[in-house]
Amino acid sequence: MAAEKPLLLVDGSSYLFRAFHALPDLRTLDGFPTGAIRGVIGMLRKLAADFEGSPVAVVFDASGPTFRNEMFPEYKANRPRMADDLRVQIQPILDIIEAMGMPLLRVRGVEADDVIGTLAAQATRGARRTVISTGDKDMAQLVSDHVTLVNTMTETALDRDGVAEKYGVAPEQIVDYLALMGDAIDNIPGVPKVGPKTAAKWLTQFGSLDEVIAHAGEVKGKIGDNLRATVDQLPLSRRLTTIDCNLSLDVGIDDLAMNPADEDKLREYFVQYEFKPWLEELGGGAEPPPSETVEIEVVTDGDALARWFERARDAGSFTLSIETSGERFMTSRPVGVALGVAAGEAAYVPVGHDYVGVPRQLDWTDFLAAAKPVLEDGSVAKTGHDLKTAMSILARYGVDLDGADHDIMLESYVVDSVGARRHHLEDVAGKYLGDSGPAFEAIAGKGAKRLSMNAIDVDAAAGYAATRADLATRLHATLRTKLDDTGRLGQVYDDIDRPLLAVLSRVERTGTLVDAGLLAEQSRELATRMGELEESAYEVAGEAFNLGSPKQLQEILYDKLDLPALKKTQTGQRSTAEPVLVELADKGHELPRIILDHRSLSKLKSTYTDSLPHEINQATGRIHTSYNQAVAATGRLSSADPNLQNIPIRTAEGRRIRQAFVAPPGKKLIAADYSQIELRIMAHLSGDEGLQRAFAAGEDIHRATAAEVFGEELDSVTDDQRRSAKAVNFGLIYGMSSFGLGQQLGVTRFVAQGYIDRYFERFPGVREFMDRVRAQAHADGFVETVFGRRLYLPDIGARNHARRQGAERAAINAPMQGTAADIIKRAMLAVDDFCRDSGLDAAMILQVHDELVLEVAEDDVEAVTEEVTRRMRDAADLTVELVVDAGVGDNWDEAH
DNA sequence: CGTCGGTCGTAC
DNA sequence: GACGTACGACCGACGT
Repeated sequence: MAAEKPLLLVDGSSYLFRAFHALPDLRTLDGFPTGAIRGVIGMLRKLAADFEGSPVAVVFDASGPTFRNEMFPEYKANRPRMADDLRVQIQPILDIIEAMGMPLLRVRGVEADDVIGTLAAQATRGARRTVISTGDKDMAQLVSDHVTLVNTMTETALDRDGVAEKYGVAPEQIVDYLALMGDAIDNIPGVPKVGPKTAAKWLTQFGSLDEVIAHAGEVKGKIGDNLRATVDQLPLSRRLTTIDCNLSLDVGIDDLAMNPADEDKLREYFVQYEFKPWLEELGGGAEPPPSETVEIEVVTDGDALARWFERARDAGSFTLSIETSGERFMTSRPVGVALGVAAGEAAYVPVGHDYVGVPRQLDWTDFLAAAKPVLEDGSVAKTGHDLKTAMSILARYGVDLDGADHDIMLESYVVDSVGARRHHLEDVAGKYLGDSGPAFEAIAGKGAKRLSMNAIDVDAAAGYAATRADLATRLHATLRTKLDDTGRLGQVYDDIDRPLLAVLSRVERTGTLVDAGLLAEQSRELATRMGELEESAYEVAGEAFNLGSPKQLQEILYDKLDLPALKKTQTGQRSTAEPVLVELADKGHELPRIILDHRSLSKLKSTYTDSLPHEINQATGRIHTSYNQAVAATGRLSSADPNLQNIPIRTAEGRRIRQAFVAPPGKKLIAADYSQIELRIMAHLSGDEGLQRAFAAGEDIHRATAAEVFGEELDSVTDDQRRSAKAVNFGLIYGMSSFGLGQQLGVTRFVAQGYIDRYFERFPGVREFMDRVRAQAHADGFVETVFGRRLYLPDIGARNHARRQGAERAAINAPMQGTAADIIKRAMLAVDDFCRDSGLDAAMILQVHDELVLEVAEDDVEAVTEEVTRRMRDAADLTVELVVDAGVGDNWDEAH
């Protein structure tokens, strides 16, 4: 005889929040959120299939107060307001469940848990098994020989033994266990400092809550005091967490048979919310919905291409993606172009595939001739991922891309710079559409055998490129909605990052002239000196070893020479980092000094003098860095291939490398940098009067800080005091601790704390500002720059102290670093306008966070210097003036 | 032989 | 553990 089918009870409410937060932020093309709908309904579809023939109820909380609120008015009083994006999804979920034919229960005055408990008890009385699908641990109290839990999201099941294993107590003890711990979210009081471990320990020791209360006198320590102080509340807490299994419901198990689905209604809903695969299962709809499958046309003749551009013009916008042979915008060749006009449809135009037996393609020059008018028409908006690269490549072929309006990479970055793993198309699509699209690896292979796009079959490339273009089309709908709906993010994108992409494209294409001969000469000198240092190192060590290997160096220093290991690295290795070696050298050991000297030379040689000449472009004779506009969490740019934002400046030997960055004959370099921009922003944001006054008076800010902190007159501040004050100022920007400041200055943490205390005494506005930022970070989960750029801080609520404190430091730093980034970006827009409009011979060639470098005709140096410094100063209107210093020279070092 | 994490060092 | 944001060279373990 077949066993009776188990009763399936689904805790719908517990899945609502979890689906909403755990799943990608899906939206329909017009921006309606659907992630929670898809999550909950997807789970129910799976359950319905797994438990075919079982009686079933999907249970949700009803709105309004419950009997628990009567018992305890503060119950769930701490619950944050439900997000709008979630609330609007609830009714659709209920409607779809009805249409699926699943019995739906909402009972006023009680919670879903109580309904589920009552039905489970009914089933148990009839000797029927029950499976409860829930994400809520409170339900563990219902587990018995007849009742098991499943978590359909994590696909884990929990029976009696499972409860004991997971919580360390029996199901019958769960209510006592929950009462002891309390619940901050539901506002259920518990014993302070008692978590899962202690609660389980006590219950194992004493058996039940009543026994724990009876033996409260025996528990030692602070935690015992806590227990005794809260003992009176615990019975109430237990009543609140106890699920009521004796409701009188007007439905019974016999009423819970699955009903037939209303397919017409389901089809309607799935069209409305764009659930294409489910719609297909229903046999499709009359109306084809916006689609996740893409219809792809491979375009190889001019007429077909012209038709696509015709449609693009009519639509006023289209998606553009240029596939290339490589990663570098100055050298890679175009291989194909993907175009999209509406979601679900895209074209691929092969123009540069070059494997044996390649089918017919369109000539790149023919493509350009047809495309140029549309590409250069600013009234036709272009959507794409990383439009700067597309713009740069087109520029190499004489096309001046205009209307580069909707860059998915930048939209995603401005919406949330840290939410996606990176801002590559696959990451962004994975986060916001729940679909990462095709993997390049799948068509190109991986490792050494990985093919370039030009070597890939046209049809495979077309599928890949066109599908990704389609993802970009759909992503723009989602991301633009978010930009417009979230604070000032729309303005940050429209006014700063979007226009900047064209400026950066020009800066990168202009490139920087570098004297390779000078670098080669320096490389030779460095090699000689490194050889000498190696010889002396081997002599001192008594054996030859690799000076560049931290592991070998550890053995020589700490085992062979038996020097004290002063510090460990994060992984427990004995550190050989610079500060450690300096300290060892100060103790009079010879080898550490040799290693330090060798390291600094080796760094200069390998990272700069050897490698920079290889970066010179053969065609232009210049170096073309690439500015990444969507990497740094705070809004800064970063520079790579090569990184020109970390060219040495501190040492004389390092500055020789800057001397190799030169102006061509007849021109000069102008280097203009903001003076103390982050501290000025701190003065602005904090409104601290003392700090603002010091800046207004044009004082040397580190000297002024020293005067306040050490109680000196300005002109009697010693160099050492100024150095300490400078470290304090930098420490403030970075959220440094007294420990860190002490390390930096070589004083104890108590002395360092003294400096910090006096600083905050003298500049109280700064302390208030930092408290405010920290509080905002905790309350909102993000902080903002002056212009409204956001940095989200997912770790701000972390249980782990180090992570949480790290997030707090980032929260303090971000408004300053990020505002500085916004300001120089705005300055770049203004300076670029000037360079293009003035008719003078001037071009930006570098940006290094607070500095712009321009290459300018000798005759125009004066005029350009004046206007550039003015535009940089005027890039923001703060309560503190911005000061810009500028220098001129034949090379970058001289221009400082 | 390639990939990847760890360590170190350069910039602001 | 302790100072924010980056990029990249080198080493060495590990996998192919």
